[in-house]
Amino acid sequence: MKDYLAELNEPQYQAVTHENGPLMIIAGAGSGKTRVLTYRIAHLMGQGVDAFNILSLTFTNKAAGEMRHRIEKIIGSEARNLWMGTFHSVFAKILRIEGGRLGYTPNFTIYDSDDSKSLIRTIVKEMKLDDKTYKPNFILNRISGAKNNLISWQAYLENPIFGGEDAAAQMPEIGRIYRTYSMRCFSANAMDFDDLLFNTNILFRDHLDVLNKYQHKFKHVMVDEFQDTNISQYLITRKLSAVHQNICVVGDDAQSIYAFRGANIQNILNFKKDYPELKVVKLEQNYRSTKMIVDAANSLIKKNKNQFEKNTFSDNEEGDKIEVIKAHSDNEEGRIIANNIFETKLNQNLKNQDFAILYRTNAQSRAFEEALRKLNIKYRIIGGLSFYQRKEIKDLIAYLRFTVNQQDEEAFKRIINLPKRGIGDTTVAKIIVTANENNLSIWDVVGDIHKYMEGRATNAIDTFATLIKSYMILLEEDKDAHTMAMHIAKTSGLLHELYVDKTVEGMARHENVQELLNSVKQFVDNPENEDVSLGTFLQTVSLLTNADQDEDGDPDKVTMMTIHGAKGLEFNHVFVVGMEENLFPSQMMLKNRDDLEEERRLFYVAITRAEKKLTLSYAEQRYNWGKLTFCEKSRFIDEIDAKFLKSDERVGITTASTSYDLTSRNPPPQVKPAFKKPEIPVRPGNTRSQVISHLKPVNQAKPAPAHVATQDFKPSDTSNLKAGDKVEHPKFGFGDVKKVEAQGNTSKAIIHFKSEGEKTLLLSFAKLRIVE
DNA sequence: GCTTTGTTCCTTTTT
DNA sequence: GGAACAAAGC
Repeated sequence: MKDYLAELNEPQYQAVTHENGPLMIIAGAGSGKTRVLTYRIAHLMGQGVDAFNILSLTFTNKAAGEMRHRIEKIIGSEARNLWMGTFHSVFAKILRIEGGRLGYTPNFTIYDSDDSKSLIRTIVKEMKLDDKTYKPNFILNRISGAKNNLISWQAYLENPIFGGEDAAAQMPEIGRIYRTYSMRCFSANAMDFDDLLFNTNILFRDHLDVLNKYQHKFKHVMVDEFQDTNISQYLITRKLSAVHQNICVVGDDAQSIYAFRGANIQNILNFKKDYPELKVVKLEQNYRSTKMIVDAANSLIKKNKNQFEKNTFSDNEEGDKIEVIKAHSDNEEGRIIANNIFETKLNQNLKNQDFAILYRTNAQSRAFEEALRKLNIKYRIIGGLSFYQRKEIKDLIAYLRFTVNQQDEEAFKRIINLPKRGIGDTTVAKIIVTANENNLSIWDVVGDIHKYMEGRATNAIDTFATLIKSYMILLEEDKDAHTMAMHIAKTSGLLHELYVDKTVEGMARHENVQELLNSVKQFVDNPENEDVSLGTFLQTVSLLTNADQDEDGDPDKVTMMTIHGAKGLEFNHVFVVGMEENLFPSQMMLKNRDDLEEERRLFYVAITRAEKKLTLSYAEQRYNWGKLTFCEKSRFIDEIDAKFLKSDERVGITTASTSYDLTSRNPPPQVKPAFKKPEIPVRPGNTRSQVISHLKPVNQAKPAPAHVATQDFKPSDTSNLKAGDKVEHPKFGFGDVKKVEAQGNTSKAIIHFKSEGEKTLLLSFAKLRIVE
């Protein structure tokens, strides 16, 4: 059993055999991190540590499952008792058990971001605020950021800094929205994603007996992808490991790509402070990629200032240079890449699964889908519009949610008139008002409607209530999730409504619901699941990650996904596409942030997914939100040392020796291609409006703005900005400062721009250059 | 109350 | 390209 240790190099061996005390593993890309984690757990178990005393937090549930299987191979079925999973799923499980201490029932609902946004929208409306100013996305981000830093709504309202920032952003009421939002979630017996971590912190802070129980239970705590944990997550692990001090974190600062959701590289620095006894192991040898790829990646990442000293290297073969491809349009980019895959497959005897196409945003997948389909190359898309976000799926899930938890306001709003029962918005509003006025829950009113309301809708409401009550009775009889879901799908009328609908969309939806029912069946039949109740199913489903998507069994497919989704994966040949300014690095980052370090790390992650071959591509023009835009090559390509790049940039597929060019029916134009809208692929889901918008004339490109900022636009120090100064802004052009006023710890300036008129800008954000 | 049609706004990445 | 909303007609 011990011979697995023989395969390890020195630092890997150190990491695996370190048993007690805090350990930090700085693991470069491709350095065998997963293997180390797996062996380390197996090794601990070999040393007599019980499986249920080990907690291992991974980035996806799938990663946890795979690791469990690998450990099982080494150590046996005992591995099933390991506590493994994502932060969210592990602590949702604990909150299910212990949440009673905080006033939640075990069947609490997990709100996804759509639910959260919908609730925020409702609250904004109720508070009679302007919904043009108060954007749900922004508010949710704000609340999420607060929760991830463990700032409760009380603390938020008390601290003038937050109020000041919100006032400066013209949204002084965010604090009160946060308060109402939290209270509404609580009374709905629901937690959003951030609450799962926030409430775990509260639980451990206020209920020391509970903390104690888990501190003693988890003798070893392991955290993978440590660079992507936020404060809230970090504090949970610190508390849990306070007794035994056996905490092992694995991460790579160069691959930190989740700062936007609160991840904090500082955690790695703080870690050294919190654990003076810390042992640090660095895994620097890359076993994954060729020398060329590792060196190119290093030449890029060294442009970042914030990073730890590390020397990643490869002893593998030299490898090919990185190829850069320039295409005319996004569609041509798709065709070139698809052709490239087609040819490479034949020439080098590779399979579909050896290729990955990585992009910055999900919306980019379309051109590649179409091109691959034309060449009959199988592909799969990870992420994007997920199965569980489709309307018909959310509808059935809402029924299931409401059966389990009648306080679930968002589920209620979805299903009360679905299928149509003649209960309109007016009636729903009336129910909510009645509930609020009498200090009752919505269900109290709905369940006994004749006591509170009169009118023609009451009978319909009564029918609905009776239906739900019948489901509740079944639930109490401990029926399993599949029995429940099947019964509800049939008797609610949802399935029937879709069955009757014989349009293409309707049939696709019906199929989707069947697929959902199948997955409930699988959940129930899986021997690894002890608890097959509906409540557990719902919580599991709401915490599925992108990578957890079900496969149809055929692994031989080209993989397409965002770079974020590619973390931890590797492919023989990787295409990083859409390498254009404003796309990658993204427009947002260029506008809002002074540095591009996180974007650069993202590119680093993309590059280091490749084992043998890396191809970068960009297009000169592309459709963005229905508008044609012109693009420039990404600065990131030029940041790679030129000696690693193949200098000849192929333009178009006209130069390629495409003897298998199946697209020859639409040969690429010789001169500048007239830009045509993509054909609408024939598939279910094309809505009427899509067809219509396809028929509309193609939008003409807007004339270039009067003022276009130079690429190296550097903002000046605006701390001394005063009225009368002349300034330049990358987007608005030249302007005169009318007024500067301080507001809390930020200040804003009112500037009159020649082209845009008067604008109010926050000086801490604005990219302004003072013109002499 | 329901359905259709038109309009506007938003556009990063994810649990 | 799409979600969410408003308006208008049934």
